[in-house]
Amino acid sequence: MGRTSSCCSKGGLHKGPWTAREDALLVNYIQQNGEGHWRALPKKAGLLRCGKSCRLRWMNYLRPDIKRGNITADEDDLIIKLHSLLGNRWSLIAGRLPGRTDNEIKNYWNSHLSKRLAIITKDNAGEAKKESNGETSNTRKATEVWSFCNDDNLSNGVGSELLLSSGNQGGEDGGSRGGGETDQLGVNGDEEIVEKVKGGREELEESGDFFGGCEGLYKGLSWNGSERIDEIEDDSYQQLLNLEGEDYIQLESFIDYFLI
DNA sequence: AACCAGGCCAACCGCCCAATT
DNA sequence: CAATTGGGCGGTTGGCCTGGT
Repeated sequence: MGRTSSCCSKGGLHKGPWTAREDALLVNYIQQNGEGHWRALPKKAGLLRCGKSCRLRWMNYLRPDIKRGNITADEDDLIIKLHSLLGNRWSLIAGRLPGRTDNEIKNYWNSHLSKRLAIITKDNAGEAKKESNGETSNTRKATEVWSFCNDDNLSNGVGSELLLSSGNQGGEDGGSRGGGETDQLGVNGDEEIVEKVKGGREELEESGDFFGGCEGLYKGLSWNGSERIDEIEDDSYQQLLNLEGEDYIQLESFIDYFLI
């Protein structure tokens, strides 16, 4: 399986930085024909580039909704929070930052935030050393999640209380789901939810993967637990990340429980 | 002015997955 | 059902830029 060679390595195709002329050709073609069919696009647009290169150029640079300029303090803060929640899921993180691309966020993380956090981590190293007893941080986190999801916590609704409070003030886009008297994200003590969260725990136990385990949790705490987390659109998972005000503080508490 | 080191970021690479054949 | 294709993703690279010496 897998590719024998990159499409970009075929002979006769341009590589490296894009010229203004290439950009213009690509933009004109997409404006007239729309996105997609990337493999066929270069030929039709008169470009000597591979389709993947065209797609990347469009997605990361030429799209009209791309936001230019420095990452703001709010965006910076959100990236850190989302990274704590999602790990290196750059596309998911970018999805929460309108106008920002996964590549941009990834670069920003690697060049700014990872170093900043490394300093913080270093500062806290002494304390962490006492607690770590040789486990990797992710292993420790995974263990924490596993412990948190034990039957006692689930049965008394600790996790639910953290997440499932009053309505969702933000995210009108995702607010079309039912609701009524019940919480936006589910119902405290709902047996079905508990079962789904347990499923998340089992996934975590099998994989030992912290973020995978979190996905299981989210699935359990979501409206529709049947999807993979990255397939959930505009509903519960989106609402989780759309939370504002008091609800967001509670989400942070939930995250902090696992990540601190 | 010249050189060097480090940072930044656009672009490439390789893998994965879903859809199609 | 297996092979192929297309699209997407995260990791990595390499060239340019900038600041320090």
